[in-house]
Amino acid sequence: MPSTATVQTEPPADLEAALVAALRRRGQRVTPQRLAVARLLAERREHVTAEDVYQRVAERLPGVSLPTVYATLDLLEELGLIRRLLTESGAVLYDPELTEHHHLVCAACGEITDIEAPLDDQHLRTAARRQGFTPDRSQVVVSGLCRACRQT
Amino acid sequence: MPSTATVQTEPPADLEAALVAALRRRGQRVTPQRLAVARLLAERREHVTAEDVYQRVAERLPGVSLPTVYATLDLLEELGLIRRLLTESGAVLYDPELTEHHHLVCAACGEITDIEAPLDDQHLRTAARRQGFTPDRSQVVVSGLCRACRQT
DNA sequence: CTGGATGCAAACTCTTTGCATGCAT
DNA sequence: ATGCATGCAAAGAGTTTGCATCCAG
Repeated sequence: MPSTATVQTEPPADLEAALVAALRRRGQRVTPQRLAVARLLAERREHVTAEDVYQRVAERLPGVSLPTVYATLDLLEELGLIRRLLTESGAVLYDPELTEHHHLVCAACGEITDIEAPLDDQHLRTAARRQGFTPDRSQVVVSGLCRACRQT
Repeated sequence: MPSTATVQTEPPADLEAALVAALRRRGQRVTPQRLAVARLLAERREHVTAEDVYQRVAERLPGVSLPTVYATLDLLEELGLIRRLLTESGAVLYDPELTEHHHLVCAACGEITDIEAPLDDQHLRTAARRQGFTPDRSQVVVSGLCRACRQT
């Protein structure tokens, strides 16, 4: 995923529309399943697992299958409309928030929260180039304790 | 950054000794399997998968089992002697390097390299505290293209 | 001795695949 | 009409668990 991702960021609310546009552009089908997945992600705007998506989409569209949900999530990620995250515990989450942000992970309960703050990664990017690497984007995970776990 | 991890950082070469000390302290057994795993990690000093460890340890200690390798890796991680990493593709790697460092991940081939550069995460940590979180450490993953993949 | 660690095999979870049917275009 | 997307079921990868045996302390 090249430079584009950071440049053409779309408002999350347009995720459904962006998907439809991308599908037409690519000559792929606009199906109820795909729309339902996109809508759900746009509404929730938080990290969800494939299983979450499946459960919730199934409420509105009985009969969707988990493989279809995975396929659609893959598609959305390929289109750069959502982002795939990995927790410390190895679980896969999908994040419909496209604006640059980072994550807090609680070492005790595993909860993941967005963190809104700029990152100064100049030194890292410079060092990366020095090592022959062409940096695209930086993702930070800050681990620690959430408020609830801190008190126990 | 709390305390322990940064303060009592041991040279990787002492990983075996550190394990033995920790085992005795906790009244756990010093077994050939555990020693072999520790020694291998100390020697390689790079990211390895559980399978890697299993294969290589088995060369010296025929009969080790994969579950034992996993158990030992979990133990080492719990003791803070190695670190668990997750790649974008979901694979789990174990990193015997304890000094603070970050990672470069090639978006094309998935290769992971260490990056040696300081991180200015002041803003992130402050923001984390403002959100009620007690930050411990920050881990950065810079994605981009490695030298080889860039040329294709 | 004695309980914790091991090896084996099987279970488990999450994700992907193959194939026949069906629907968007 | 055409063939891509779907649903189902089953396979697959990676990790964990249960249990009898064994060995470090």
